[in-house]
Amino acid sequence: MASATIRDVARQADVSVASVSRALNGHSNVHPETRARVVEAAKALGYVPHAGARSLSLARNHAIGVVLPDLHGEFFSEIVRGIDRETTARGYHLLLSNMHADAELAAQAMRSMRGRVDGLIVMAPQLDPAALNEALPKGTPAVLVNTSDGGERQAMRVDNRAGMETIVRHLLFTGRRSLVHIAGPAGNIDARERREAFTATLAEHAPNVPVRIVEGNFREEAGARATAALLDAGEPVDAIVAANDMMALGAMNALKDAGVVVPGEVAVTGFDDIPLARYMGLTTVQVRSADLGARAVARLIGALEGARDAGVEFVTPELIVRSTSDRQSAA
Amino acid sequence: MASATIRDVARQADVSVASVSRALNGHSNVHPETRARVVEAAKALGYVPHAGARSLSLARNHAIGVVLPDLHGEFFSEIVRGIDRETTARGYHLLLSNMHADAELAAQAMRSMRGRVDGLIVMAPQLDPAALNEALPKGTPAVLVNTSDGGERQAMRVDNRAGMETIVRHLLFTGRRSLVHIAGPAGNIDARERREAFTATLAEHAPNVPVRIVEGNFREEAGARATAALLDAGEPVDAIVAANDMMALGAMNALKDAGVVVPGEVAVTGFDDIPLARYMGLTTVQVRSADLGARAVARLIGALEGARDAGVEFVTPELIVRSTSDRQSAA
DNA sequence: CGGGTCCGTGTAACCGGTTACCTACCTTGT
DNA sequence: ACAAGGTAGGTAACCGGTTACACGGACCCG
Repeated sequence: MASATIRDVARQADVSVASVSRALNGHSNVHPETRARVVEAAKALGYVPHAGARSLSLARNHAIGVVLPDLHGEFFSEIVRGIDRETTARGYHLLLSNMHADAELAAQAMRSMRGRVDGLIVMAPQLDPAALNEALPKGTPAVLVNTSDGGERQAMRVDNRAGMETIVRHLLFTGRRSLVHIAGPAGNIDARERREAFTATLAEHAPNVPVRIVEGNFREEAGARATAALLDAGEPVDAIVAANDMMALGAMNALKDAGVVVPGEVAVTGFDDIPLARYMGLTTVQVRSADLGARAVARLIGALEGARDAGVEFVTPELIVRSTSDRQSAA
Repeated sequence: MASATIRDVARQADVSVASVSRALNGHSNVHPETRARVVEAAKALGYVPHAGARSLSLARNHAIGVVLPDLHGEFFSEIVRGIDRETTARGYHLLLSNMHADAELAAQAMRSMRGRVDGLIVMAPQLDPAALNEALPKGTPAVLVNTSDGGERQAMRVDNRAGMETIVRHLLFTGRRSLVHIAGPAGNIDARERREAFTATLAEHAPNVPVRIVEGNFREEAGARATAALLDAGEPVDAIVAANDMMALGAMNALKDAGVVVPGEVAVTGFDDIPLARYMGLTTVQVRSADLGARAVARLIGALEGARDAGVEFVTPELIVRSTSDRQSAA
């Protein structure tokens, strides 16, 4: 019942295990006839090499691990899609580890991958650099994605400042003067940078527009709640600048419920360009998330195979104007 | 530089490797003081057990593999999300293997997981049972999801007939009389069942309504193209019954482009209830995809841990009426 | 014809854990 | 005082591969 091992094949083909290994791995110093006998024996027994044993002796897994906080939400799904695409293309396996709220759990997850993977891709936007460096296994190469980096490590980051600046300037250019930013969760690096860029861009390009920010957490309900609260308070608003697309969608729902016309009375913008955004006509900045993931894999595997390559690589998002903000009516 | 091994820990604590193993795995016959010395030594060296070596000697990986045809599309994303949730909750690891168009590649992928995983979850709706049984590794337990099964295997299936029947009856009940089905790709088991159920339901409940079917492939563009072609041909249509949500969305776009009012002139329905469907107000049947994946994992791990459990388990989808079909105006 | 090469193959050590089995010692009962 | 039983811990085999090294035979050369 148990699967055939290399020794079974050796016995069947009447050679040693060494020859079987050499024959099946395409080494050159095997007599053609011997190789044929081995191949035939392997086929007859339905032999499949045991990847675990192979990894142990080669000290190489041909697998990479992905640690991420939450598979929920299209943003992470997209990144994982890109990671998967590139991993498969390069003949590696992908080990997924998900939902690690706090640093201790994340460390746990990363440790449990030792001996299973050759390298890690870590997404932990909510972890501070110290905790992260503590948690990262010493011997394992890692690429950080959207994560405050400890400096020297390989990392991929979204240029949040550039993205937010294009959004705010677009809104100002189309005549909006009462902008409100719905921020992401405190402690999240992307949220923090977007928030700072919102403030900075207004200060630079429209010093007379007040900086108004309400708190959110990247989830749809938060966008809806924050927007409803704004409307209830009767505050003047002509543009809602959400820190991500999901909150922007929540905002759109709240505005619709309140009978506010988008984009006529209020413009809405998001961040990320998740697939949903296209369907909902949401103006946003496009972060090519799948490419971000794919690029992280490419760099990681490059490093595994000996490339010298460190430091942060930024991807610059691009403004996508859709129907939740009008393109005309400059100030 | 290389990570510490159990022998390093043994030397450091001045005991044998057996005691280290016993101490760290919580066996009972270890003197408390010895255990303390071992734990301290392990911490001092930053020792992390090598999962690969552990798996080899235990013949147990605590990991399951997922083979699926295409991570693209929200339907599969949802299933993977559910799989991941349950896998993590039970303390297992998840190995992902994606995009296997033909039987040979799929077999390849499954083979390459031997020695890495304890069991498999296989989604291959496009494979015929013979090829599948050929490809499935002999020794490895597997749960099939939305896949023509070879009979005795564990499997999860969507009750496509029941789902399609509720949709067609809903449309008939709300007065539609010119239904067109946009079918999924030939060879896909779900597509075939939905198509057959469309035909059967009309034959049973509205024998005078002609059965009209156009070909599609589950992709958005196919839905759009098929719909545009129907409109161009000037055929009478008051309901488009797509075989999945993505094609329904394509149909909606084509209708909008043509200035046809939904649901006033034409109703549109989908199948799956992907997250997008809620945003787009699409009437569909809800397949709790995430739960489907989670349930598959639960059964697989159950079987790994000795449970006797075989055969097909169906999940019954539920009709969700939204704004692309009206709920009033019975015939 | 002896010595050096090259080729094909087998033997056994090794990767890093787990654990069956054995030993040494310490109790405990009679 | 001694046999029996229990406890703690060491030795080495094993999981299933890979590969350094050794070895024997064929071939070539001077």
